[in-house]
Amino acid sequence: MSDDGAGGRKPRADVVRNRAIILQTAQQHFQLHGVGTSLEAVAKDAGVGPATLYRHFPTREALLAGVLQLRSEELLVRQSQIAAVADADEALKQWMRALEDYFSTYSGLPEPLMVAAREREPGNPLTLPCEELIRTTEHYLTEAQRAGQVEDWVKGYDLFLAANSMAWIKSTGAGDETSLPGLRKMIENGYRRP
Amino acid sequence: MSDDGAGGRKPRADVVRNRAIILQTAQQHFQLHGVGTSLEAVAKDAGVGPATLYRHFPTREALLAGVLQLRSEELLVRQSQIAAVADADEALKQWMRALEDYFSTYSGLPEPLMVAAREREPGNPLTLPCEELIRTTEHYLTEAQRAGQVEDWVKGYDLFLAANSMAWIKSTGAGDETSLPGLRKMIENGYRRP
DNA sequence: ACCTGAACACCGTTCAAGT
DNA sequence: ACCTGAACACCGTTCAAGT
Repeated sequence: MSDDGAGGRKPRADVVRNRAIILQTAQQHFQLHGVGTSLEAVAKDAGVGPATLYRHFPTREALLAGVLQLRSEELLVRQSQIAAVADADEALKQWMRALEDYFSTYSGLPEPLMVAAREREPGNPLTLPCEELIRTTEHYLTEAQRAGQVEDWVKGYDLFLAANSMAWIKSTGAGDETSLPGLRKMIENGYRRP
Repeated sequence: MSDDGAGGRKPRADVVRNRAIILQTAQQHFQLHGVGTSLEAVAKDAGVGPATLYRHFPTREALLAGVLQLRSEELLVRQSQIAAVADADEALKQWMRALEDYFSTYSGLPEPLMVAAREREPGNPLTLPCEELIRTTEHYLTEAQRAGQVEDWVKGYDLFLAANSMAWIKSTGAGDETSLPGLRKMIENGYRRP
């Protein structure tokens, strides 16, 4: 499960400290300047050389995946809240909002997630979290379909794309307070059984 | 109407030639490498210095707007084809596809268009074409609403965002042959009157 | 008035040298 | 084994010098 070190027993103290400070700093920079922020600035702000950052996280996606892992707990909290919802259609709706919020955590996050969702190759570190999100979406979707509240032709992947698109619209700044609900209404009316 | 020169009478021959070759080269590079392509490479390939490109098109958006103007004729062709469609709902549907195709001409085009659609300021050269597209969308929408085929709460801007999102999904590579029609179906079912 | 190419700043990525 | 900072390559943007 550990993605650092060469399989040895005891990871050196400075290594785990560096990894932690890099992740923490990256999280702040992503929050402030979006996922396209300068990695050089992250390294400098974390007090490490650029090569150290690259050793820990070979690609920007790897760093992003590491940061997102810190945020995954919040999603579990949302899921436990949704578990208390009796109506399957309402549960699906709330999960869609949770997805949308999750995708909106950092500016520019939707794009790499979309790319990772396409290429199912394990080379991309974002593929795994994406697949998990799609699986969860399929779960809520199936429940709603079993209750006869959602059309049978709807797929979990479609809803994943839809939620991601909503976050992207928010990310670009388009989509004011009136247009976003309008879009949501269109999507919801589109998949719900009349 | 002319956006080049200092309002003088006769633009110099090399100026118009440079502008033409820059636009043509940029069009090819956008097509091959997306709208985020290297402007330096465009200038070099066009046989001009980088400063010449900047003089003609001070921002990447200005260059993009110039290139898109070349493509605007195709959109007019689509409109004339749609004019032959009797059913207002079908006309709207076809216009949505035309929009989606237009947004898909270059990889990465949806994003700057979204930004331009938000900031209505005339500083962004893409604002004008965006507003025109939204106006046209409102036209087809109003017709369909007048025919009682589309919900009253739907707005032209919402459909503009939806078509742009579809193009964005295509642009990222996600959205295979099954998921894109699924999303379209969701959106169409969402705004159509049952 | 316009063009040119050099110059500057910034960033991603890698490598030789340290500990 | 890991870290460091210098080094390289690339690109956007501007400026002094040309015509």
